[in-house]
Amino acid sequence: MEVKLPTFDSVFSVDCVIFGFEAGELKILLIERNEEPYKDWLALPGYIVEQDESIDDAAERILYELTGLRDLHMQQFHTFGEVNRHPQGRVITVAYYALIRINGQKELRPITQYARKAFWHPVNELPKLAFDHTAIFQTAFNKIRRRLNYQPIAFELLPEKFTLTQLQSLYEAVENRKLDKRNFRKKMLSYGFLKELDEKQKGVSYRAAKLYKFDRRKYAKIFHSEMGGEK
Amino acid sequence: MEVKLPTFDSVFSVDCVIFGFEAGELKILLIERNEEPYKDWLALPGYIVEQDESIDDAAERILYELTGLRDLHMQQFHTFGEVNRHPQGRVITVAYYALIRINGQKELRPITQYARKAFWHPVNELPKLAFDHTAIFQTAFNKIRRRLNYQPIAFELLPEKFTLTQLQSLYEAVENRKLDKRNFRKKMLSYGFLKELDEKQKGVSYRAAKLYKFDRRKYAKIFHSEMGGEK
DNA sequence: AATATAGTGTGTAAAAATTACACCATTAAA
DNA sequence: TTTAATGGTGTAATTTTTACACACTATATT
Repeated sequence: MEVKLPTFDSVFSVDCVIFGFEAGELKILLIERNEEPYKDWLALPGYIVEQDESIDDAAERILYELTGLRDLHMQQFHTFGEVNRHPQGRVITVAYYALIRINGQKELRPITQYARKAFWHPVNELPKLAFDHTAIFQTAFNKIRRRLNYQPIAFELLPEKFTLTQLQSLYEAVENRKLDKRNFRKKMLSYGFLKELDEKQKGVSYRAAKLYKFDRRKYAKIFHSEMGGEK
Repeated sequence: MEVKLPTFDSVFSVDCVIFGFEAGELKILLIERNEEPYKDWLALPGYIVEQDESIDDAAERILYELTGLRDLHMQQFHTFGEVNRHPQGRVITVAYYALIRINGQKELRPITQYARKAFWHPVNELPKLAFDHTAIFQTAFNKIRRRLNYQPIAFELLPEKFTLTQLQSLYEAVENRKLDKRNFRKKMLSYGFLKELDEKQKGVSYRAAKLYKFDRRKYAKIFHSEMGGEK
């Protein structure tokens, strides 16, 4: 059976690639679509930008509506503008990424009917995604892989308090290679923006590790004196 | 006298920040607008994307129409989507940059009536530009400053054959600081992608410097074996 | 012909950053 | 008490980065 779809002239949309880190694995947030086109497919959370909202605002709203997540720091990273990327008409999409702590408590619950559900999926072995979302994901992944080494994005993926081993395994997951434990620690600590806490890991059946926390103030001081702001 | 302008719903545009290097100075390409809004203002070359062209294609076409320049390698770098950035309606603009050799011979000549003229202007002491173009330029400048150190963009700004001093003064202009001559040369040559020519600079009233040329093949070999492609 | 001018081209030592590498310590569970 | 699992630590070798000064060459000027 063939479904007749409406067409439209030209619209903007945003798509969000939200990275999380859990159980030593890097994951992204996907939705199951509940609307044509690509009904029942998996896709990145994304939707149409309203007439009277900036694209940055749209990104926040749309992510919230599709997943229930709010107040992330999303960063635009690329705009996809091929003529035929959307089957119903001309849609140029601005893609955003964000990195967040996956938090068992925080429920993922679509607010609109447009998504049937939202869930985390490991970045390895991603299934086929709707539209050009696989390419969008790839571009995002390349970007954050780069940025990991000159921006403090790792800390957004970890819990507030984390161990150095957790930090290292995040780097290993993103860079997809093993790192030397001693050298990694030496380097991280040498930056001076990690604060050692008087607290230890709990609930592990082996020697508990010290917890650390990322000190934003110190980071800003160190970084901004070295070079002008970034964007 | 107040001018009544038409309004429109939503359109995409592209804006181009084209960098060139001349007389030891970094410059960008500006146009003088010949249409409302911002008639007579200076602006970045930019215009509306057609219904049936990709944004990448649009960027090439528009740059050509406004300046007569063709076949640059433009790279998208950011999309500007504030609601009120354009006085006549909702315009989201995708911004591109490119780096090219300024070539006295190549005439800058707008093809459409939309621009009165196109010309190079030093990036220092830029005048006020139309729309949010000053912010767009700033973002572009920050990007290329960053990229200079991990992508071979410098060579696009220089003539095919260049001296090491020219190369150095380009780096100095972009990074806005003095570099040490010996260290700079040592480092550049150590990369192995500069080809020393059997030729010397001509027409200078002092000892002529050796000419070099950027060897794309070698660069690709070195770079691609070190890490996956970029984007 | 001599000299002034302007930029070319080169090496080395010190300091800093990166890499490679192995074993004892601690905790909880068996 | 033993085992399993991970935490935590230092040093030497190598590589990379930095700081630094002077003789050479080509032309223009007198």
